[in-house]
Amino acid sequence: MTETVTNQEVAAFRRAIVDHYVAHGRRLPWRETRDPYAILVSEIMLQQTQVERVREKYLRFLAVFPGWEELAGAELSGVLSLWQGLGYNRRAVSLQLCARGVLQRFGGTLPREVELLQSLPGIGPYTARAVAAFAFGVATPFIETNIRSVFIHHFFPESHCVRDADILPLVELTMDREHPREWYYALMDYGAHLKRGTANPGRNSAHHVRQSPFRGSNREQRSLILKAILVEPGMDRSRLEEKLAMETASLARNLGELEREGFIRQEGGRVWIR
DNA sequence: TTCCCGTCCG
DNA sequence: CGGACAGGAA
Repeated sequence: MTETVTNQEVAAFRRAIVDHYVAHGRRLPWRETRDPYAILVSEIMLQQTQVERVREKYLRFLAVFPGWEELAGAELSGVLSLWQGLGYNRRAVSLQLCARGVLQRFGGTLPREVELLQSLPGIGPYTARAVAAFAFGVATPFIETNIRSVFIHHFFPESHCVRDADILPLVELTMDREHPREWYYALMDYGAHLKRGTANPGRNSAHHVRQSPFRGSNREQRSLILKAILVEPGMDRSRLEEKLAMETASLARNLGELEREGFIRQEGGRVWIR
C-alpha cells in the first residue's frame, strides 16, 4: 500500500510539525550538545526507555564518564552501577564496547557513516541514523516509536496494521534535508505529544507488540542476580542461590548466559562482574 | 495495564 | 520473523 501525497499535503504536514515544535518543543540535555559521544550515550539510553527516566541518568553518566577514553577504561561494575534503574543492562555492556571500538577502530572519532555506526555493538538501524542526524547533521530517513505514531496518525488514520515499509517513504518525502536535527526533534516531540492525549496511534502499527509482564519473569531474575553481584563481588554461587531463593538450575542457566553476554566471570564457584 | 526516541539471537 | 531483554511511572 503506497500513499499518494501531494505537495500541498507535505507542506501542511510540515507546518503542523514545525508549529507544534515552536510552541511545545522539549528542551533536553542531549539536545544542547553536538558531542558525538554524548549523543551516542543518550541514544543508547533512550532505546525503549522514557525520556524522563533518562534525563538524570544521562547527566550523571557523563559526569563520571565524560568521553570515550574514560568509558573504555572503566570497570564494567562501575558502568553497570550507574546503569541500574535504566533497564536493559546489555546496553551498558554494548556502550562500553562501542567506546573501545571507537578508540581501536576509528582513533577516537565516531564515524558519521551509517554503515560504520551500525557495525558497532548495540547500534542498530534506528540508532545509527539518529546519531548521524543529531551528531553530524546527516539527513537520512528513520523510524522510532514517536515518529511511527506521527505518521500513522497523520497519513494512515483509518488503518490498523501499518507497516514501517509503508511509512519510511513518507519520512523520506517529508524530511527537512537542511535541518535534519531539528526536524527529527520536532517529529519526536509531536509524537510524544500525541500519545499523551488519546490512545497511542502506534497500536495501529503492524509491528506493535505488547511486552510480557516483568514481575516473575526471567528478566527480573537476571536483574536480581546482577544487582546482588554488584553489591558483593566474588560472592559464591551457593550463597547467591540462597540469597535470591532461586532454583539451582535456573540460577546456573542465567549465570551461564550472563557470562556469555560479557556481564560476569565465574571462577571456582565464585562470581564477579567481568 | 501499558508504555518507553530498539537490538540481537535463534 | 518471534521472543528476550529492565524497570519505573502513569
